[in-house]
Amino acid sequence: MSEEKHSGGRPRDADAAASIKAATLKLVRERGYNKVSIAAIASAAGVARQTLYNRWSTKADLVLEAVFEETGHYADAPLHNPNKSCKLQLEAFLIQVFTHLKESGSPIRSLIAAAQDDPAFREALRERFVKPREVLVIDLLQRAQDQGELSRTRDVKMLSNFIHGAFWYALLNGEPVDARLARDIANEIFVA
Amino acid sequence: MSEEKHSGGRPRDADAAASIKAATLKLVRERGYNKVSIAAIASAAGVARQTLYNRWSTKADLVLEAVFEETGHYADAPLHNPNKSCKLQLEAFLIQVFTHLKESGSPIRSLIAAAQDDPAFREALRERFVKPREVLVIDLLQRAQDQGELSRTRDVKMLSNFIHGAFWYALLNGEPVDARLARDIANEIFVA
DNA sequence: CTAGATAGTAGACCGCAGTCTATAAACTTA
DNA sequence: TAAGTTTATAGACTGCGGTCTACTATCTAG
Repeated sequence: MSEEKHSGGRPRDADAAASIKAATLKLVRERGYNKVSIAAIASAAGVARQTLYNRWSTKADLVLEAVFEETGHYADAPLHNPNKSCKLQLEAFLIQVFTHLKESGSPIRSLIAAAQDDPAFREALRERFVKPREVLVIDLLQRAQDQGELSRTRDVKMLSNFIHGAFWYALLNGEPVDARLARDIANEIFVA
Repeated sequence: MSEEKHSGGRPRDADAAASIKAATLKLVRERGYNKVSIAAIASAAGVARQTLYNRWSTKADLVLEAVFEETGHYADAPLHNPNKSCKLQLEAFLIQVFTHLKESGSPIRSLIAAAQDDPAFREALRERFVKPREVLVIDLLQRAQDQGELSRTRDVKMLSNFIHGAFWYALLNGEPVDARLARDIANEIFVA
């Protein structure tokens, strides 16, 4: 499954991808997406620029993979805890997502920016970042409806859009994305 | 007020700004933000590139001004109509905003993208595009509370974030931003 | 061992946003 | 008129993302 056919030809350097991703993550976190050049990443990883383009077609693709290598990881822990109310589970989930954003929010904003002029990359970002979180939130809201914590009259898909939209809006407008926002969102979604 | 001091020196070409903005709007709508170069705009406007940079410091600044020259214009008509419910007023307002987006949504997405790596421009975009619409929506929701159409327990600032976040989220993720979305948002905000 | 295929490297190349310089043009003040 | 100031223009320049080419290295199939 992870083995490509490779019927002849020089094999890819086994370590290159890992060292490129490591250099990318390090440099992007230190200096920011736009202040890191592909040349600097290749140099730090000890490879030629073309080696990098053999594996990722754009800078955005590379940074996406470097930043989200461990994902789901940031999008599944605190769900489905039957001891807490769904409202508190939502708040905990958002706090977890926002904690991740504290570390990676800046490159993620740059990735959202890059997606605006590259439909293929927008789809990749959607698969990697957007959809997994939508699924978790929608599932949580449906459980809340099943347990009577949320009215059946509410449109869970639109509520999910409200939730994600609210933090995207804050993120992209440079407003704080923190525990307070998580609490305010959860309170307003589960308003009596 | 509109007169600068101008104590000596060659005066600015009075027509240059207008023709640059006209060329910008035309080319950006025809080809898209990233496929139009500053050189092409300057050439179409019949000026040197530097003349353009004498008036706007970045491409994003120029496009912002070209796209929003007539604003408020897109952010004030249907509000405050006492014959319609606040819910319908919100829906009408959103339809109007989304109609504008049908024409200018692509450059606006590019402007939001450009704002992610330029704090000064993010502030400019906020003043020109974000805040005016927030003010209108918050005002409408407060009127709804005054008239009893919306519960006093709701947090109008967060509801405004939900509303704007929902269409930013749809816009930036390439989902349709249309009359249906306007109706679904209004319905969910004013859910019984 | 040979032929073919694929990968790595170095470096040229393109188009772009944005900066800078030199020169000419158009104004104000003395 | 002369000096000083600001603008317009043309064009060189930098750094970037991304492409392309020429050459070398390493694999598989026969």
